[in-house]
Amino acid sequence: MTSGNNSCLVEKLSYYMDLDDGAKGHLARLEKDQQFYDSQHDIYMGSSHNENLFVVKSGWLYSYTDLPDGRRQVVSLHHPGDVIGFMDIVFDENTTSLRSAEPVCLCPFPKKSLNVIFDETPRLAALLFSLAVREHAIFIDMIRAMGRMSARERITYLMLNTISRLRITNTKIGSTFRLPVTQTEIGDMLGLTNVYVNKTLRSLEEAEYIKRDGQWVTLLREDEMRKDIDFTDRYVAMDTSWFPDK
Amino acid sequence: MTSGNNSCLVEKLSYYMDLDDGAKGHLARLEKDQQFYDSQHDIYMGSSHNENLFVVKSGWLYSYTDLPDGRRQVVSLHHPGDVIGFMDIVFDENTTSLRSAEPVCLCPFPKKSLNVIFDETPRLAALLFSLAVREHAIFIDMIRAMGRMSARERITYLMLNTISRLRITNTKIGSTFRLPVTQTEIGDMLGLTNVYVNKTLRSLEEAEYIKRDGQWVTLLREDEMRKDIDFTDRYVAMDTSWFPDK
DNA sequence: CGTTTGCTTGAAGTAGGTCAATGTGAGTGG
DNA sequence: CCACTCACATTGACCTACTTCAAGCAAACG
Repeated sequence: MTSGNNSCLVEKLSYYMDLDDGAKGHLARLEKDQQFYDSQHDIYMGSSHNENLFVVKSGWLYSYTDLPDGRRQVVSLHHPGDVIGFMDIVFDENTTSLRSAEPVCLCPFPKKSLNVIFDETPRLAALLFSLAVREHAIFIDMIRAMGRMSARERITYLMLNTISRLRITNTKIGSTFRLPVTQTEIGDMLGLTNVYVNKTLRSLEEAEYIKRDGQWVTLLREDEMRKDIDFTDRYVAMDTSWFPDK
Repeated sequence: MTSGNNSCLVEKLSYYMDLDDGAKGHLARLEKDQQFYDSQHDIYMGSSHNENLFVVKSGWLYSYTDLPDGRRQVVSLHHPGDVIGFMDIVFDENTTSLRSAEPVCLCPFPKKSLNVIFDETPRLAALLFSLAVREHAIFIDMIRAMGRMSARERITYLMLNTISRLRITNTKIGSTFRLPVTQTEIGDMLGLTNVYVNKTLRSLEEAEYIKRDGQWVTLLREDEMRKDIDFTDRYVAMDTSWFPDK
């Protein structure tokens, strides 16, 4: 997966912009060892102190928060290629907990080294900022979904958002993808119960919007689904025209 | 409100860090005329093109999105001192619409000029990034509230978040504040109907958690309210230790 | 003053939650 | 290769937090 330069982060960011050797060097030097975790392992907990951010090499994870009485809200899903935690540089405590949804491999980087980026490579700072903004837009979509959509529409949203995300790194994905999360976890993402997630999934299947086979999901009428919830794909190319030159 | 340097943005950012004259100059030069709008006026619409960001001089506004069938979700509230729209630099189209909740005064700045900041003042870039991250944390809290909290808890969250925000710029605010939004707008923020917002507000009042008088709200048992929903104040001082020196 | 906008209140309906039981496939130990 | 377990999916019966609809009321406003 790491070709030549041997850094996850460099590979990830190179996808969006050309990096000169200086920037690459900066970043590559930050990388620490790889870490492997089982499924359902808490990598870090909310309101704990954590010095690293992570690039996902393989496997899915999610960030979540708990309410005092045990209710849980999953805030975001992380896929291979994602950078996790660089929104948390500002606070000394994590705002969410991080858990693996299946066996994963992560590359940790020390957060503090990020100031090097802001200091010496404004162009890279602008890129990080842009990635943050994209996540911001997705949160807005999520709030829209949770505030004003029915269970069926929310699940439709989750499917569309997930497949759009996967298409960044795999353009040939077609309409079938693997969704390695339990129905309880889907409920915790969308503010529903596992029971009702199940009933809604089956109703979507019966209405032939989707097909399911174990962890695999196929969207049978994606265009219609998009229209139903007025879906906007946030993963299309970013506007980098305003970036500094260097 | 603008003292000496005559720029809203400079004043706003100076609150968080010292700016040298170069940076101040950069920013001040960007400022265009002030604009005044009535209550319930749409300043810009989602998926339209918009070249400006705004600093709020006076009045409250909110960002929102609509669903095709007319359902509406209010995404964030903007208060005097807020910078609106600098998350939208990355996309060419606005992700949300902006509307005044009462008569307002805004200072527009051209978005494109932001690259000057990333280019020449990394420290300022880091500050903007930090403000973005704070908004990010608030969105996470919002998703947690919308996904897993009852109507009463959501309204409690809104009250606590609002008064915490107001305390940044007015430390002597006590436990009473003005909430210049209708109950329908509160519902559109929290994913509820105006009817149920009303019933919940009255129930909170009857239980003596809050007192209401027109637009004015008093929190009678703020500590208890905070504990009830495990509230975290995101507006306490930011960690600026990792910022670049210049 | 008449109109509009927002607040209040009650009655009736429903989307989704809760509780509880059963099914099922992957792993695991013997 | 079988029995046991455990985590998840599935299903049904019942319940409730919210919505919808509808009507009255009060303050602001042209």
